Amino acid sequence: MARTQGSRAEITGPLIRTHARRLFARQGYAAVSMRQIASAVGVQAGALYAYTPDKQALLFDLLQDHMEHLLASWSDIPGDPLSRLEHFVRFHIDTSLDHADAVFLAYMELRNLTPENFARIAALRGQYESALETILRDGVAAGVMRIDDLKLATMALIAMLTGVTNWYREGGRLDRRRIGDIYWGLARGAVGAD
Amino acid sequence: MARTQGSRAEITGPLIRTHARRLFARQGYAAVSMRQIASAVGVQAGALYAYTPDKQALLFDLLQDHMEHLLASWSDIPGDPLSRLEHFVRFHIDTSLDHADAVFLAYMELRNLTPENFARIAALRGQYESALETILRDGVAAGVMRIDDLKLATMALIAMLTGVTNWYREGGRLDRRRIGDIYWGLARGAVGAD
DNA sequence: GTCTATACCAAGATAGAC
DNA sequence: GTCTATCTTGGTATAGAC
Repeated sequence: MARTQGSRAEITGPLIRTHARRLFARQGYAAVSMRQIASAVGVQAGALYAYTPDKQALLFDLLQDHMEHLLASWSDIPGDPLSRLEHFVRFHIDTSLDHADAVFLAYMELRNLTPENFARIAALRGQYESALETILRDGVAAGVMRIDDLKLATMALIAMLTGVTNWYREGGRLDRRRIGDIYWGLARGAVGAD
Repeated sequence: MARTQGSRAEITGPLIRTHARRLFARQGYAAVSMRQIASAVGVQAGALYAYTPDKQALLFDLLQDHMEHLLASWSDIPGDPLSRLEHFVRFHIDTSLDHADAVFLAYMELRNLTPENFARIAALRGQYESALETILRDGVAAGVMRIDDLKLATMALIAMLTGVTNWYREGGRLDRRRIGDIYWGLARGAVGAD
């Protein structure tokens, strides 16, 4: 980044968010300095403050945008509960891989939010979890799933699916479709649908 | 902590480790200062350096001790693969709840280790994962489990079980035995053992 | 909008007295 | 082994020029 002066507001804003997201995810919010983000973007540290009032707001905005995007992207489908669960499983895995940095942030850096900011993100996450819980409840009611405890099954499935971000590497042994197949098999079994 | 002078090596060492573990788990390694740890222990920051050469070594020792304790505590049992899997599930959940801070650290703060330290902890974790993988392989060979992909099933189960630390609270709705029952049901289904 | 320069503070770590 | 005091570095954030 050899540039020394000039205005590029239309691209600097998104760049700051992208690099901050990546750095926060890889090293942790507290371990990343504003100088480091600025350096990745190609501006001086002071310039960041034209886009965010402070570092905390930057983190919160990233998390909030991710959760809102997640909720806006999700839509249940009509049909039987098992098809709807399969749809959720594939959606969650695809999203987790497409937005791996944001997903990782959203459940690792909640502790670095102020209490008010934490409460707002937690509420959004609760909404998302209840989307899955609803499917499981319907599955039990329809007699196509056997589940001892709805809340735990919901948390367990989400933890299992999100775990894909721990080992997935682009260009690895398995493609995404195949990964979805495998996890769907695990999830279907876990809810007693075999 | 009103004490101003004096030697208490026999208790200060363990106290430093306990408080560092708790603080690192709650706020993240990078967000915790040596002064903060010292304050929790009741000594001045300089005194910590009689016990650890630096902050990085303190983190590494906590992770290494946890992984070694985990591996030393685990022992497979003789018997059929399903009983062995049930034993693993209950062991993993009990351990995760007994040592919640260390478990959380061990998979969240790896990124704050130097490359050499990271490699050593990752190797220990690989050993632990292969304990589960062996059980699953035996279960498939014995025809009592149906698993599409051994590696993924191993990672998925561990992620699901470890997730218990995300929501468990002492004195909550469910006791540990019941939690173990529920997760065992989920795991048994996931490996196609119903 | 971005730069350079800097104020201000807290971090990790060390030295030497007790 | 612990304290007090301090060195040095690097952090967040701001001011004012361009």
